[in-house]
Amino acid sequence: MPPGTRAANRSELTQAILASASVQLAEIGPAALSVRQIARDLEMASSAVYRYFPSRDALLTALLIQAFDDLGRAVEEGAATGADLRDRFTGAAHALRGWALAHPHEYALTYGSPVPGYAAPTETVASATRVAAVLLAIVRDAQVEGRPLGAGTRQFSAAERTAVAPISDFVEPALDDAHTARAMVVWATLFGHVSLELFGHMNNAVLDYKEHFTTVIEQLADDLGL
Amino acid sequence: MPPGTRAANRSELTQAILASASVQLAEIGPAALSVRQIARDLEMASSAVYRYFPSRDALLTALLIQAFDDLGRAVEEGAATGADLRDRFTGAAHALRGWALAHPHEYALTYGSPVPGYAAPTETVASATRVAAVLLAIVRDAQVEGRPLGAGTRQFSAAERTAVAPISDFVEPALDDAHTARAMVVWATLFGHVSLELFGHMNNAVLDYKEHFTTVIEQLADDLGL
DNA sequence: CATAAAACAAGAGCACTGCTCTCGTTTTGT
DNA sequence: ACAAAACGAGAGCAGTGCTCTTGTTTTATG
Repeated sequence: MPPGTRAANRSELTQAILASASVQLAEIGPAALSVRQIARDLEMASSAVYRYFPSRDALLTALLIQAFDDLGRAVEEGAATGADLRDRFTGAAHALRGWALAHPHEYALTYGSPVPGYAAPTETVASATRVAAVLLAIVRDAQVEGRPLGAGTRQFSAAERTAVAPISDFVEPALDDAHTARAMVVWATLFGHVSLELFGHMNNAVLDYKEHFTTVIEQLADDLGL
Repeated sequence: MPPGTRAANRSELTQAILASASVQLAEIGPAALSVRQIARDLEMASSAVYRYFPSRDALLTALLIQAFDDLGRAVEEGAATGADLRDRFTGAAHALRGWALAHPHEYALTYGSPVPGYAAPTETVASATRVAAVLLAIVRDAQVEGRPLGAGTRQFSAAERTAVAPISDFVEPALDDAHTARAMVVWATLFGHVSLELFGHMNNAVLDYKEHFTTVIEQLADDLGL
C-alpha cells in the first residue's frame, strides 16, 4: 500500500466516530452516549475506538466544541441578517433560541449541568466565546453610535468595574460602565429564558413560548437603547 | 412482634434510603448516584431497595422534590428577612444564589439539564413553584402599593397577554401587563445568572461573582420599581 | 388460635457500561 | 530488510440498573 494510507484512514475514522457520536448525541443525549454503540455502528471493536479518543470524556469534549461552534455560527448568521442594530440583536437572540430548540441535547451539553468532575479544556473556550462576542459587538456598536441606553441604568461601583473588566475590555473600544451593565443583564436573561423554557420550567406558566420570548427580547432591546 | 412493626420499619427504611441518597447526591451528583452504593451504605441487598423505590428515577424524583422544597424554604427565608419590598427582593435573590452555591449538585438536579426522557411527575410542581411564588408576591405587593416601574417598560401585545396569563393570575390581585413583563425578565435573569455562574460560563469573564450578582439584582430591583 | 395471604430480605443472574490488556497483524521510518 | 510503531480484535474486569426465585417473617382472615 502507498504511504500515507494510515494517516488518511486515521483522519477518516476519527471523523466517522465523531459523526456517529454526533448522531447519538442528537438522538439520545450526552448522558446516554455509548462508546460501544458507536463501535457497533461502525462495525469495529469497542476497544479500537479508544485508539482515536482516549476516553468517553474526550469524545464528549469534541462534541462540546462542535456544538459551541455550531451555535456560534447560527447566532452569527442570525445577527448578520439584521439591517440595523436592533435587528441584529433580535436576529441573534432568535437564532440562539431557535438553535436550542432544534438541538436540545446539544444545548444541554453546552449550557446544562456539566457532568461531575468535568472541567472544560482550554480548546473549548474559543468556541464558547462566539455567542458572547456577537452580543458584545452589537452593544459596542450601539455605544459607538452614541445611542442612549434605556432609562434607569444604574451606576457602577468601583468593585463591579474591576469585576467585569474582562467583559468591558473584550471589545474595542471598550464598553463603558452602563453598556457593560446592560449587556451582562441581557446575557443572563437570554440564556435564562432559553434554559427555563427548554428544561421545562415554564410548563403551565407560559402558554406561547415564542410570543413571550419575542416580548422579552424587545424589552431587552429597549433597555440596550437599540 | 407487636403489630405495626412492619409499617414503622418501612417508614424508617424509606427515610434511611432517602438520607443515604441525599448524601450521595450532595457529594457526587445525580448522574453518579448509585442504588447499589446506597444498599452497601445501609448494609442491605441492592434488590431490597427496590421494595421502597421502584426505580432509580423514582429515587431521583424524591430527591428532586426535596431539593425544590429546600430551595423554596431558603428563598422564602431570604425574603422574610427584608424590611421593605426592595430588601425582600434582594434577600430572596441572594438566598437563591447562596443556596445554589451551597448545593451545586442539587441545583443541577433542579435547574440543570433534565435526564433524557425524564418527565417531572405532578408531585414536583407544587415544590417547584415556591421560588416563583415568592418573586411574584413581591411584584404584586409593589403593584398594590402603587410604586412606578422602572422607565422604559414596554406595552404588551394581546398575544403576549394570553401567553403569560397563568403568571399574571398566579397572585391575587392579578399582575398588570407591565408588572408581569418585568417579573418575567427578572425570573429569567436570576436563574440565567446563577446557572451561568455555577456551570462555569463566567470563568475568566467575571472576576467577582458576588459583586456582579449584587449589581445585577440592584438593577433588577430598579427595573421593578422597588 | 390456626392458616392463608401478603410483604419482605437476600442472592443469583441478565444485559449493559467504560476501560484495560494481550496478541497477532499491518504499516511506517530507518 | 528490519525494527518500531500503530493498529484491530477479543477477552476480561469492575461496575451499573433491574428482575426473578427462594425462603422467611409479619399481617389479616376464617
